[in-house]
Amino acid sequence: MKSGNPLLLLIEDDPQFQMLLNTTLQSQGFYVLAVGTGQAGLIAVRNQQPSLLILDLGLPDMDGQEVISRLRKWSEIPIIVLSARDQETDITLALDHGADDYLTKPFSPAVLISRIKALLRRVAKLPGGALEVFQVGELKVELTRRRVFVSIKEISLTPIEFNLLSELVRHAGFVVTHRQLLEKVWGASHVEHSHYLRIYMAQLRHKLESDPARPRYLLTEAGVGYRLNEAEN
Amino acid sequence: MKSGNPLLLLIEDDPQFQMLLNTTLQSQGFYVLAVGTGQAGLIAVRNQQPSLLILDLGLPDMDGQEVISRLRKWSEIPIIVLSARDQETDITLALDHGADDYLTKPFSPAVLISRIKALLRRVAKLPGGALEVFQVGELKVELTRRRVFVSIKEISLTPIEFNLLSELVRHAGFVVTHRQLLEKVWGASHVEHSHYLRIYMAQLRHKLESDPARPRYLLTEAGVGYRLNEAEN
DNA sequence: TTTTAGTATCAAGATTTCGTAAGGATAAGA
DNA sequence: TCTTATCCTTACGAAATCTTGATACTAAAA
Repeated sequence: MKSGNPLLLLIEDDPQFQMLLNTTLQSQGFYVLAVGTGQAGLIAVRNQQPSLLILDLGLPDMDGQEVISRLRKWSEIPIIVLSARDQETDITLALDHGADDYLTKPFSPAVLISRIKALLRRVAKLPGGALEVFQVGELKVELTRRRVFVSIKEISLTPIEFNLLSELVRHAGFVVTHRQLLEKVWGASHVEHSHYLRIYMAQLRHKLESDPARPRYLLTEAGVGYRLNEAEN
Repeated sequence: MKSGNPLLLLIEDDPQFQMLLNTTLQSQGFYVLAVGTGQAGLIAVRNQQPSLLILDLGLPDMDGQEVISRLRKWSEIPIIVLSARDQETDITLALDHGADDYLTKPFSPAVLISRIKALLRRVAKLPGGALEVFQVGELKVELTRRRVFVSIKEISLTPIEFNLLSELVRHAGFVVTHRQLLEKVWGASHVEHSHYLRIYMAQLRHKLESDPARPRYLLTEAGVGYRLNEAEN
């Protein structure tokens, strides 16, 4: 299940408090997965790969600090800790073990929300998340780096060539109409110049295809537009 | 002192408190740059490119919230806010404007240290993060010490040259657009002067490349921007 | 087969973008 | 004051890129 909204994992043993948080978070558009033990939490992080973890330190089955330490051996998931304990040593211990934030109970739900968003915003630029890579056969397109490879050889594309290819990559497997391509690459005032497309598609094929006359990736959909083949054949 | 230590910028108008924090932070091995006004802070972020900002909200010359908003238009520097105000709205406002963390006075120095480290740790994993030393081939760049080497020979760069190179280092492997570079190095009012880039890129190449006409590190992405090559070839 | 609409290719000229050099302005330090 | 370093400005040739027009190809319809 892929969707725009982030999935938050909540590890909290008090059912009432769990329910309360659940409602608050969902009202902000987050998906929430709630578990009651550290064990279940560790498993959920591995299996569900949530975007962020909200961890109550007081757990029945294991020490909250230990949950953090164990997680950090193999995961970089953002962690916000909740705790009734406000001693300096508790806070520094949790943070030093690898937590990202620490809130003492009682806390304002609005502040929790803002802190979650702040952390997600910070983490949104992680390499894994930001690096959009499309690959089919020999062809590899790294959108965020603006780099294109055929097998391991890097291909240099001009801005128009790259923007055109991007638009096809973003809709890989689907036809993109002439109008759509022209509008994205040249702007709304050039939607009539479908001639440009032929020129640049030819150039792209020349650079990316082994046999430009019989393209494997950049396919023509006569009368409609072009399509980037996403399946090997 | 260890070379890779991060530079922290402290914006705090109370001299006594500034002194106190300064001592605390330095005792932890951080380099500290302290200023007393929002204006000076904004300039320092641009010119010194610190790894993290500690911002007291109560400033004499401008609203602390505005400092955050203005910074976030062109900088992703991690921000920890200090404030005597503990109202929910103050906190959420600061975070929603783009701060990463918020501490209410009085706070424990140990907690501040742990929170700084937590944030730096998080940010170190991002592209454009607080990676301290960048190296590829013969070229080595130490961001916080502001030193650059080609093989073992140290190269002297002017402030603009260094800031330009920093910006490329922070996004090593990614294209950085003309606009982005101009905004970071010269400020938002100079985004049109793309010829500055050509001049200074030429100077950088002259200083850093063995064959400036055929650059190995400082690559041009025609029509888009420049890219620092992150892989040897 | 001929026609036709849509597509592909080629190459030259126009335009934009880049690299380089040289000189003037400014400010800091000797 | 003179020197030095840095930054900005101007100018121009070179390179890359885009646009344009002419021409050839292909497949489906008449």
